[in-house]
Amino acid sequence: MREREINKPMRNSRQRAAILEVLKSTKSHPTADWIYEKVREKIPNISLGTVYRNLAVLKEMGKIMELKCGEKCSRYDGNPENHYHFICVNCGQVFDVEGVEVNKKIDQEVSEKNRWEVFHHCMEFYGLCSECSKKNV
Amino acid sequence: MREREINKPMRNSRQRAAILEVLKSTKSHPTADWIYEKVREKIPNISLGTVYRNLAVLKEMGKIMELKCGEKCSRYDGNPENHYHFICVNCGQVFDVEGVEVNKKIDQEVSEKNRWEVFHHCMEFYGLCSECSKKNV
DNA sequence: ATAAATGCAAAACTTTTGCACCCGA
DNA sequence: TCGGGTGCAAAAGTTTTGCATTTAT
Repeated sequence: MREREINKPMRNSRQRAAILEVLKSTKSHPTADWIYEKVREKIPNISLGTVYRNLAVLKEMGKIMELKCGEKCSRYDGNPENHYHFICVNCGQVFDVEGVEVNKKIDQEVSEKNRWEVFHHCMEFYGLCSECSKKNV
Repeated sequence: MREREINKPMRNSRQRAAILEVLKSTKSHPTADWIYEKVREKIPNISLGTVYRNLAVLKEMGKIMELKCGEKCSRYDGNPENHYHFICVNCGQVFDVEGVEVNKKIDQEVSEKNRWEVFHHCMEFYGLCSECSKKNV
């Protein structure tokens, strides 16, 4: 993974703005390809490479999160605040978990008991979303 | 993801046994390719496709776990008991978290507050392992 | 004997990258 | 103008799959 040079000046392109806008305007944790298709409605000749490059930059800027839970391809979350996710094992949809606070103390607990320097943690819940649950899958 | 047919009879192959043995004999959460190289020491002409196929079967049998945290490729864990993982963001090594109990009640809590049917959860901690921490990365 | 499992190679998929050109500051 | 960003296409890397053959039961 190549790191961005420190203090490298950064320009704003319509492509980057459009990608961020798409990501901010959905709660669906889309894949890079979905974002690509969505942005193409505005910028028809944008390339998938540009989408990937910008997702990497936006992630590095801390404006978005990359989720790599379960599936083959990454999903992106326009909300960079730490929060937990729920993945439906039937339909594959990803949801934000509501009503459960992020446990901030646990990082320190893990640090102390294992001699590591813990920065943060992720938690993903797996099960059936309400729709799939109704269908008795 | 194609599902295994229910009640489909299953045979034991040396390949499958060797793969499971390699996975049980390490704590290193290896990738499919690492497992492939390791099994080749015993069965030189085993194919990578067979490794992938068997990892999928073993996972479905509940004998191993697949980890998809952070990296591009999956890692496999010979311990199917639910436990948490720590990933070093510098060297990429994956460790089991010791001394922190798996929170079993939280699944029910998330279920109730979000109307989902939660089966289980994963938690991954990110930071520097003791070696990388020493190096002042 | 039967069909599950394998080895091999090709294919599928996601993601990255080299390069010439474009465009924002 | 300067070099960051883009589009395009090729490449890289992981995982899956089709098919003929092997092998466990």
